[in-house]
Parts: sequence; C-alpha cells; structure tokens
Amino acid sequence: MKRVATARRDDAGPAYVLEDQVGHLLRRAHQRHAAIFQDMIGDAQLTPLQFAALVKLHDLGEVSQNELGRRTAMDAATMQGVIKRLLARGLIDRKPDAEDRRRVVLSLTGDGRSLIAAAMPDGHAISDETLAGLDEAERRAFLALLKRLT
Amino acid sequence: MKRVATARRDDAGPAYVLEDQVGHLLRRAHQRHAAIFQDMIGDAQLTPLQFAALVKLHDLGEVSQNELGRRTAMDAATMQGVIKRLLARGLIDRKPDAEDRRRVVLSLTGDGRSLIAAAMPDGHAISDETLAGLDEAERRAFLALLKRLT
DNA sequence: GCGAAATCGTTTGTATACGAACGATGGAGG
DNA sequence: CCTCCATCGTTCGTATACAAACGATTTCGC
Repeated sequence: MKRVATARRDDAGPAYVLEDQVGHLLRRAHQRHAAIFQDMIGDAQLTPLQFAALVKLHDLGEVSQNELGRRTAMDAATMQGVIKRLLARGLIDRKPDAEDRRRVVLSLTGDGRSLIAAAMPDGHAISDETLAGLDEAERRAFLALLKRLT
Repeated sequence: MKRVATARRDDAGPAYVLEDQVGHLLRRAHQRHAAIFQDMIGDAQLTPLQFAALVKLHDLGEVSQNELGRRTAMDAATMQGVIKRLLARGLIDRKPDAEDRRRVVLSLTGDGRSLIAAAMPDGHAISDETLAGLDEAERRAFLALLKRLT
C-alpha cells in the first residue's frame, strides 16, 4: 500500500511546506500590517515603533529609556534609533534622572502629546483593517491565541 | 450611572491599549519566533529568510531571482542581500537566463542541497516550539486564522 | 514594426532588530 | 569600605524591510 497524501515522498517525516509554517505566516501578517499602518497613519508620519513609543509615553508620563523599551518590546539598541528620531522631530523630551545618573527620563512634548492624541483613532482603524478578514468571534479567538505565543 | 469598565475616561471611543493591538502582538510573536529560530537552527547558521530561500530553491529547482522573491514574500531589494550572502557561502548558483536576458537563474549547489536537507527537521522543530503553548486543536485554529490575515 | 508600458535586477536611503562589547553608575555582600 | 555584579545607555556590525529611482530588456497595443 502506498500512502496517498504524501505522494512520492519516501521518507518518514512530513513535508516542509514553507507556506504552512507559523514563522512564515507571522512574517507575512506582520508585513501586511506594516503596509496597512503606513497607508492609514495619515499626516502623523509615524512608524509603528514610533507610534508605540509615543502611546506608552502618553500612558506613563515619565519613564526611563530602558523601561520604555521593555514596555514596547524594543531592545536597548533599537530604542536608541527610535528615540533619536522622535527627539529630532521635537515630539519627546529627555532629561537626566536626578536619582540615578545612569538613567535619562523621557516624556512627551506638547507637540508629541497633540500628535499622538490625534493619531490614536488611526491606531484603532489600523488594527481593525488588519483584522478585516475575520468576524468578531474570530478576532477574539485569534487575538487570544496570538497573545499566548508571545 | 457611571460606566465601570472604562473607569475615568469620558470620551466615547475605546482606550488604545498597546498590548491588545494586533500589530504589536504580531510583532512580538515574530520576535519570539526569530529567537527560537536562532536557538534551534543549529550548525547551519542560517537566518529565517536564508532558510526560506533555500527551501524554495529545493522545491523549485531553478527559478529567477524575482520569482523566488515572490514565492518567499521578499521584495526585490531584500532579495539582493539574501542572495548575495548565500552566493558568498557557496550555497547557491547563479547564471544568466538564456531566454530572457533581464533574468538570472538561481539553483542550489551541492553544498546548499545537503545543508538544507540536513536543516529541514530543525525547521519543523522550530515551528513546533513556536506553537508550544497551544494544543493540537488550538494550533490548527490559530494557523487557519493567521493564514487569512496575509 | 514601433512607441509605451511592464518587468528584471540593482542601488541608495531610511528604519527596524539584535548580538556583542563598552564605560559609567548603582547595589549587594563581606 | 570595597569588591563583585547588575543595570543603564551607547556604539558597532550584520541582517531584514521597503520606497524610490535607475538602466536594460521584453512585451503589449496599435
């Protein structure tokens, strides 16, 4: 008897189909989200990471650079670049921490505060559009499972 | 009556919670997968994209550079770098296409073929470990939903 | 045929992503 | 007090990721 499902493969293991691998699918879904983000973020001209950093600064008020990195899942080296660009655009402030001289304290400027407040609805629309193919129940199920993979 | 769930927010829209956004979750899941990949790929010293390119070349035999990019979801500029590094390691060959002088034809070398054959089981193990938190039914449901987001 | 449009591969510039190493500082323990 | 260790922010090197523009080539429309 020949196996039907695996056709002409004689080895024991299942075939490695790139399109079925979770890593490949995660990468493609992330690509699509980034494209949607860029299309829908509008005038703000923010990248997903810059948006995330501003949102967290909006939530937290003042926070050290490394702590902001942990809250937004960026490592210290990546944080450098993101912070540098937000500083250059005058969206955030930076001052030394009085109690720990290793640290710097980050916070939003007035420009940063109004820009992220205006962009917040876009953030919701972007998440919505990314999940456009799924109905409400499927979205809840997908997000719950996705959270367990982090 | 005050709303309980939204506490002190007076606006109409839902709060923007970074940790609940699909883009942020996709990014973190992809980060975790990349870390697992690096841990488990072993001696082969391949990145996820290099692995994907070799797998597709293994499946297809000969293919143009742009076509390989489409099959692996890489744009032409990204492809450049990946192909350059695989060429430098002697894992792939490159020759002009006789019928279309714009194209180059890519294929695996003997080294490339044996390396990807040896690494294929690692690919399965990496996908398995990435999904470690989910049972069989959850994995199927998650992958089916994830495919619909690409 | 022939001019326009599309495709192929390349290069440049910007922005993640992260390992590794670094100097400066802070905290813990003897 | 003083040494060891951890943490903070920085820099360097490598590898995606993609927009944009480019020259060379092919195909399409008429």
